Amino acid sequence: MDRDAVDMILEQWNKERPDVDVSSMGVLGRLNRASRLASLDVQKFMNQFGLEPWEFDVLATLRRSAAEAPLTPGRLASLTMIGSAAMTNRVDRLVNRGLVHRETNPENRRQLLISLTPEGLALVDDVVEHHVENQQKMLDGLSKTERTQLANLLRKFLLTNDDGDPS
Amino acid sequence: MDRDAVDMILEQWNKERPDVDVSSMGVLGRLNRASRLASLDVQKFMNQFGLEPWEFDVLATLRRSAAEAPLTPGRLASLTMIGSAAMTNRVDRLVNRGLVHRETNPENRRQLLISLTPEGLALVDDVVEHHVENQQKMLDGLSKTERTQLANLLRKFLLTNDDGDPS
DNA sequence: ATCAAATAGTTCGATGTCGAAATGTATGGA
DNA sequence: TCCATACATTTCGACATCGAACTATTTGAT
Repeated sequence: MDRDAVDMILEQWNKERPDVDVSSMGVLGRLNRASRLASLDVQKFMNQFGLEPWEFDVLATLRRSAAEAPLTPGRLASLTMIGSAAMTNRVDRLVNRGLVHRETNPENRRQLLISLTPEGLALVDDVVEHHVENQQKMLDGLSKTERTQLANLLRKFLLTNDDGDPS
Repeated sequence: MDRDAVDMILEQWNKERPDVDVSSMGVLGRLNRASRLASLDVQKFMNQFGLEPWEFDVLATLRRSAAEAPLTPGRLASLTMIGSAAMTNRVDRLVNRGLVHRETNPENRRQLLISLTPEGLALVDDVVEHHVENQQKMLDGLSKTERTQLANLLRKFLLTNDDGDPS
């Protein structure tokens, strides 16, 4: 097994602070780097479709939630892990691009209902197919078994750190 | 094994788009969520010490690189995975807080040399000990074996996605 | 020795996020 | 019914980042 950037970092710490057990960084440092690397790749990929990752994030959330759609901005915000203020901004821009529709809920005039326009639906349905292909390329270095192991370990980490189902 | 938020998402996709193989999201979606979750935890933790995560990031990079220190802003930027413009800003603030020192390299007046002040050194040496303890808490749900497996799988992902040693 | 190209850092304008305050709407108890 | 409280969203100001343009310094080819 080859050495990566985090191996270097751990070695440096062990040399400078041999009294500190930095093994946790071997996991969390790699988690951080891997996520950043993957995000950069997604960014490049989405840009080829004229999309920012946050745009796809919202459109995909709406698309896959079709059964419970339309969603409110607040629910969209919690599903995409951002604040409600940021979601106001995102929805504004997506409405301007004609990809989503915003209307006040007649049953509760405090909330808005956000739904995909036909254009937004067609776009996300197209992009998601290429997106998962691109993701598969990133995972090419891992065998099918290893991917499953990785997913299971990450699930365990998530479950023990309060990332339950937000229904 | 319990279900997490990503299991829900995959199920929704399989219902709405059974023609698309979204299994890659099982890995990369969790990678993303796990990293965000961990970052939020680190943020809370660092704030208790009056530090922002980016501040600790720079101080820790300088500390563990003692053997090759002082570092230039450019090298610091690449080690912390941000642009050089952002590093100008970070160093500015750290100089203002009296945690790092900035001087032009007499051997090459294009570059600056950044080094920890005694205050910066004392601070990072203190915080890093508590930081790894806090990280260990996040990993409590995983056995020692599982942590090693996770680190190894992430290393493999990193190595196959161009995250080599940036020396 | 000169000057074009390369390198290092900073400045600038734009972007996206956040938390806190503000606005508007609904609910439930007196 | 009234009004305090809760809830949903938006507005506001602050902040950190980015890429591109800019300044200063060094290098290397002629």
